[in-house]
Amino acid sequence: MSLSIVASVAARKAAIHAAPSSSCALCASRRLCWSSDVGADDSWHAQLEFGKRKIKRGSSLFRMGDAFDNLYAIRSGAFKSSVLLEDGREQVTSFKMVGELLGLDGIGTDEYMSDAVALEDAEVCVIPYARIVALSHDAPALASEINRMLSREIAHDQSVMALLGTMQAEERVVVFLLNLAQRYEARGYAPNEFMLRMTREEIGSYLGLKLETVSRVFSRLQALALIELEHNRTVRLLDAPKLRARISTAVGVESRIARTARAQHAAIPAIAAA
Amino acid sequence: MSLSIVASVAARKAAIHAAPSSSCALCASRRLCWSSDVGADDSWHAQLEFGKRKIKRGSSLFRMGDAFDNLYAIRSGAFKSSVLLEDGREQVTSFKMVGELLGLDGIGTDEYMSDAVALEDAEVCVIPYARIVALSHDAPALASEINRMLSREIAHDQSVMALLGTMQAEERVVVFLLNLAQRYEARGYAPNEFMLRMTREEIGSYLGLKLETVSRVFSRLQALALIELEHNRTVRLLDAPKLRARISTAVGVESRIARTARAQHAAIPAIAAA
DNA sequence: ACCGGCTCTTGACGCAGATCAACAGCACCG
DNA sequence: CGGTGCTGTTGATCTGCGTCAAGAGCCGGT
Repeated sequence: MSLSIVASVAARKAAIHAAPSSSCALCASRRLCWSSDVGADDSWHAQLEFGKRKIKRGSSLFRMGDAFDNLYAIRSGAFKSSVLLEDGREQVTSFKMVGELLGLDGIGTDEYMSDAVALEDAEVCVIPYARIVALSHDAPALASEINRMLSREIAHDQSVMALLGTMQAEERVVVFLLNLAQRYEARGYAPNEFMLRMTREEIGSYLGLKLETVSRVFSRLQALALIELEHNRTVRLLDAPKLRARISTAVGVESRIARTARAQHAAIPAIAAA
Repeated sequence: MSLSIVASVAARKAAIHAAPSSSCALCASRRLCWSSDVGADDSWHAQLEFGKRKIKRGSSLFRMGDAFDNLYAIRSGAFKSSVLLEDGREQVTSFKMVGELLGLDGIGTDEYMSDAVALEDAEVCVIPYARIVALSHDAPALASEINRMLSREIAHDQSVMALLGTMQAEERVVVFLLNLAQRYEARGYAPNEFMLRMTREEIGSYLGLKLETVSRVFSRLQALALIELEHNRTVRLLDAPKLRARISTAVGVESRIARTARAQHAAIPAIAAA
């Protein structure tokens, strides 16, 4: 589980020498905000002055089927995004935190293809997509940064598909925890202790498990002294290396796959990324 | 399972009045090719003259970790794309057919994040990404079409996540078959009879199932006279409506979800899209 | 302070799908 | 031709996780 996302975040941090001239300078998520990524060419930065919007815990920023107008960058708080099947089944497709972007799946069809719900009181930057389009004519760096964001989202989704398709319950939960740790670390927080913003049920939905199973895995990991839970919401990772070791050794590797030519192949670098 | 992709394909077809001036005019996938989508503004179409490349069945167009240079549009043949975990487990993330694009996940990190392997002898258009970037300065329609492709890929991946996270074996297989039918139909082929280009194992990997399970579901659907298999590779859908009915009624709908406010919510339109 | 409603944990049990195994069809090849 | 290897089917058995159920902790409202 090498963490390619770490490298990319490091690159971003390096790129942020000149703070944007807009109110982004005051934004808590400035260091991680995509609009900081565009680097030296800040001639149009002043135009990236966006409106803000506050979202209360439990209410939704947009819903599947709503007309697509804006992208949203999270200034504070956390969100889940999810899709809903006709019969009411829900799949949480990602958890987003400060500095991450919401609404990318609306570009293709002019309708949002998922719900975005605040897991705690939150604030977002409202980024009219039309403005992005208009600006990108003169600022190719902006256009290509949007492409990158979209592409990374695809790569992320693919690694979640790998998780859902091939891993078992404990592995899924461990990947989930390590991924959260990594993202908190990238944001300058302690990676080994953080608060879960979502319920067991939401974690389960994300991981393709039932809430009872998530709960049981948490209990088992705690019994093994690999994690510690406080008030059911605060997690402490007591032994990240041992946690990591619980993935990829757990399941008997198919001899068939090993036999094929693809055996000497570079392994997926970003499975712990989400 | 309404099929939003059908509507979008219809829109595309309508947009293709003037055939591109390049060799795309001869391309078998012209009607579905993304580069036909850009519509009236064809001033730069002449510059979209791309190299071709032939790929033999079983060999790969690119592999995870390869430096990202090109997007590829499929002119003929079919591909799978997949990610590989460190321990050798493989997850097929999509099957691509004529007119579809490969390599979008490379934009974000300058490395491809998946493998693309030909399921039969195939030919692709080689589309240097640098050229796209250069052209988009003068052709905003091209840039925004790329954004759309990327965004639709995200939406697709999300619906696959919903499939992997919430559906059971038979539902998954049925969704898979109906989705193939729809895409063949969009390409002008009979939707009710087509040849599977991939093995049971690859289908299983895509659907998060073992090959035996896929085989058993096929047998059961055949026993129910819903499908017919010939030579293990040709599928005939004998009763698409009944097949559709096997999804979304199968699992007992959680009363809890139904109770929430989200009940009156627009249901996912694109679950059968892949 | 008390109550009603969530959220979470834990146990007992059942089942869908994985695993293991045997075999059949078929392409390719010496 | 017979052999070798790959792909697919089918049966028997096992098991990880879902399901059902009971109860405990916690929070906000009145």
